[in-house]
Order: sequence, then C-alpha cells, then structure tokens
Amino acid sequence: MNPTHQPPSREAIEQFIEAGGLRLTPQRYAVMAFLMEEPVHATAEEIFEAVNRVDPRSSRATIYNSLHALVKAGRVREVAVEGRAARFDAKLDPHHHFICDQCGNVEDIPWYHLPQPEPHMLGSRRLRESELILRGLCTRCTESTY
Amino acid sequence: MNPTHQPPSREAIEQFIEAGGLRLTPQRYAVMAFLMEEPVHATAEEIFEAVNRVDPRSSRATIYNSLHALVKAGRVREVAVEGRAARFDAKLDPHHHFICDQCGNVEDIPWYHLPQPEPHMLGSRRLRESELILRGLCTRCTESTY
DNA sequence: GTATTTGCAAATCATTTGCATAAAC
DNA sequence: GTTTATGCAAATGATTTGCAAATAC
Repeated sequence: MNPTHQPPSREAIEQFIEAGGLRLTPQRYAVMAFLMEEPVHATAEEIFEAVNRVDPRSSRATIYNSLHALVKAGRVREVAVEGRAARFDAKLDPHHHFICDQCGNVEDIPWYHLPQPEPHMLGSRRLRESELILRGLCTRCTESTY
Repeated sequence: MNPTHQPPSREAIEQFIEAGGLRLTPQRYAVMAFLMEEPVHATAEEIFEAVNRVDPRSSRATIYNSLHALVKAGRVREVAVEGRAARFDAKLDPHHHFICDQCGNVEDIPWYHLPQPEPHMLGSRRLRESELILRGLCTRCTESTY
C-alpha cells in the first residue's frame, strides 16, 4: 500500500503492545507484528493461519483473545462487514475504510477531515470516535464486472 | 423517534417494495411494514419474532431472504455490528448511525453533509455510497455507567 | 404456465466459553 | 507468588443451504 513501508522493529512492536497496558506474550507479539507488517485488513482466520505458518503455537481462541485485547487497548481497529468475518487493522495513522460490496475486502482510503456532529445531534450520548465507511466495488471487482 | 411519525399506508408499503422490482409477497410486506413502522434497527431475529407474533407464516430463512432482497433493491439498509447480529433499517431519509459500544444498539443521527473523497483517493474503485458511523455510549448506557 | 419465493431442518461459518495448565511480571 | 493468558475442544449464535411444495405474476 505504502511504497516506502518500513517494517517496524521488534522493539517498536513490543512498545506498541505494552503502551496499551498489556502483557507481552509471544502470541500477541505475533498478531501485532503481522498486522503492522501486512496492512491487508486480515480476518481472524487469516491471522491465525499466517501466524501459525511462522511458528505454530497460537490457538484460534488466543488469536481472538489477542485481537480483542489489542482492540480494547486501542492498538488495533476492528471493521465489521455484513455477513462476513470481521477484518482487523493495526491502528497507526487515521484513515477511512472502503468495503467492497462484492468480495468484502476492506481497503484504506487516505484520511480527510470530517465535520463533527453538532452536540445537539448527540443528546447525552458519549461519542468515542467516528469513521467514514465507503462502499462500492474495489478495483479488482470493478475490472472483472462487465 | 420522530414525534410526528405517521404509519405508512398499505399502498405506500406495497409501492415501496414493488418500486424495487420485487414481487410482492405477504412475508416481504410484513418485514417492510415492520421496518417502516418501527424505526428501531431491529435484528433479523427480532423481525422474525415481531412479524410472526402478528401472523405466524414467515420462516427464519424467509426473513433473511426478504431482508437481503430488500437490501439489494435499495429499500433497506443493513448495519453490521462487530460480534453481534446485523441491524436493519428502512431506507427512508438519509441519516448517520450511532452504534453503542456497550449494548450494540444502533440509533439514527440526523443527516449532515459529508465531504466527498477526492477522485484520486478512490483510484478505479466504483463508489456506491458512503456513511458515517459514530461510536460511543448511547444515552441509556451513559446513564448506567458510574 | 413459468419463474420466484417459501418452509423446513440440517449445515456452515464466525466467534465464544469453561476449565486446567502455563507463562508474564 | 499472584495474576493473567493460553490451548483445547465443545458450545453458541448468526446466517446460509438444498430441495420439494406453494405462490406471484
């Protein structure tokens, strides 16, 4: 995605996890490293396979545990996709998401400023974050549609 | 939600379905009528129960079929919520969605204009729609959190 | 009359759970 | 040493499927 993408160092990854107040485990490290190195918005299943291809010691339950812990700590973003598995994303720079109607893939769209809702629209809700979801056909699916 | 909410007429509901190029069946009618009368962003299961409470002749599979047909025809909007059942929404006026981190409920936020992405951000993707998702705690969950 | 839609019950997919063991701090 | 995380395998929840019978147009 980013042509000058530098893989983060071991220390950077470890700090990224610990800064969220999380214990550092090999499984969490593997998940976080994968998400930082492969900005592809993988599913939990894809992460499970990728991580265990390198070093098979993470169970599926632990992948889910790690992902949830990282999401809760604000280190990872989760994107729900209708009728499909959720996608996960290292929370590095702010950006928007494009979801393909056809293949379900999630892609990054460079961030651009969004207006904030007027306070009266929120009532006494507590706003944590807002995100823009774009939908349509990704490049691949556009090109294979006649 | 809307204090001057008028329940739509039978004819209006039928037209709303047929205008999408769909055959009119009692089951689709029941689903659409429920969504138009109860703007609560129900799950498929809730729709199944509500619809069958009135007249028990819709199977779960048919509820899903109807919902998907209506979504595809642009009559209904589907909102995916991480780790929970999807919510459905009659597609009447444009609006944004607020999803509660705690209870998962989806609520409408009055529409306000969003900037469109620059064409170069989309590449050769084909954009169909964009929506803003707001997240945080709904009024109820804000008030019950100490 | 033909094309679609429905109901049923079983199957599938994604995710979570419970609990004993292991590892982090 | 105490607290938290892991692995396993089974359970749950949401949604989809296959196919014969029923219905819309």
